[in-house]
Amino acid sequence: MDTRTALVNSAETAARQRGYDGFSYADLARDVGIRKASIHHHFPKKADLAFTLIERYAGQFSKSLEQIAAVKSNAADKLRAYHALYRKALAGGSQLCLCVAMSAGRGSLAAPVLDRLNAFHQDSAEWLHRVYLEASKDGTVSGITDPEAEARATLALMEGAQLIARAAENITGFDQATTAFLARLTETRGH
Amino acid sequence: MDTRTALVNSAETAARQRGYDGFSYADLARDVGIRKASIHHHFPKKADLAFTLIERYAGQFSKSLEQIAAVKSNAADKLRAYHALYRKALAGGSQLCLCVAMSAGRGSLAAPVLDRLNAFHQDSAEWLHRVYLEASKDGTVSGITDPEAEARATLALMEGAQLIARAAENITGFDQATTAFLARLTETRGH
DNA sequence: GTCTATAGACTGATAGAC
DNA sequence: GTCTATCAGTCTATAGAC
Repeated sequence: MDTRTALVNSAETAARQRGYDGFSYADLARDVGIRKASIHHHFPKKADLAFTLIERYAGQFSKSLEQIAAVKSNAADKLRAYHALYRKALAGGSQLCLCVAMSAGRGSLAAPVLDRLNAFHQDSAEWLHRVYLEASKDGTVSGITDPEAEARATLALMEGAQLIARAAENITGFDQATTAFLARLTETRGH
Repeated sequence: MDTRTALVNSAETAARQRGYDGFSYADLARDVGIRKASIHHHFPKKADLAFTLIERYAGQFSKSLEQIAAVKSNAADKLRAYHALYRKALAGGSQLCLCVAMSAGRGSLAAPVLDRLNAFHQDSAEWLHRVYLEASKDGTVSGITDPEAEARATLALMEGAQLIARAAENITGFDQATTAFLARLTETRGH
């Protein structure tokens, strides 16, 4: 693996565990095995690294959503897969989705990074909106009246559930917070 | 107002706007009008200040919940008041509930502060549980099947909605995320 | 209780040799 | 592309005068 990729990987793990302000170039240098001055060759400012980080993460997340949309044949299955994505990102309670971590430490983010973060929220909300529109037609999710509102609520629920779970360093908090969400999905799995 | 209280007030505002790591003794000193060394007379370590902060906030929040429970005569009205509490704490998108802010910057919190934070989550969940038990009897909230799960979901929803709203520095994000929550409450207000 | 002065560690960032 | 050396700035925290 090239040094640049190793740096981004290290930064992502650190940011998701300790927040954007919670890691330094010294931490990355120790982790990757170079001197901290060398990092500036790849990322002159920390904001450059932050932007690369969220850009890569949002791209990967977006691809995951596309794949879910392509593979799952009904709304309930899509939402179950979406839930699984957030649950997996928690890594048992030790880390957050990068975008939750960055929303949390918003204070020290540069404007372009913040814009990318809000775009991520917008994209996720739109994807969920499409799924809830499908749900209101295929009937695999109970009690849908406002697909747009359901989409925004689901996004907030996932982010809040992650936050609570990591505060307790226990995935149980996530599972408790999302029990009612899962209960609204039909039990029959579409294959 | 005595210096100690002024310091706690300043620290609370700062923590809710920029996170626990986002303010320093230098910031407080500037804000309150004393030298930073003097702060150590009141709070020897920053962790002492953090504990005082969350202790006071959780106490005030707890009192608010008690008052809501005493004044509002049905579950829907209690939940509307609970929602209003979180909405107001957002201050239009500029700050978070202290406990959301501290959950977010979890990395640098001392163990006693973290314990107090999780106790706050637990207390809130129990209060909400009681409200949803009432709801399943008085019928003022639609579609209740699991009061415990509803309680945990509501807590996560409020925290996530705050996070998203502050990322965009816009209270609209909070309102969009909680539209579906409010829609489940009956329109008739109990007086 | 508040002050000046300072310690010691850490931060992101830069210059210039190799 | 990585290194050594260093900068100026920040942080929490302490000692001791007033």
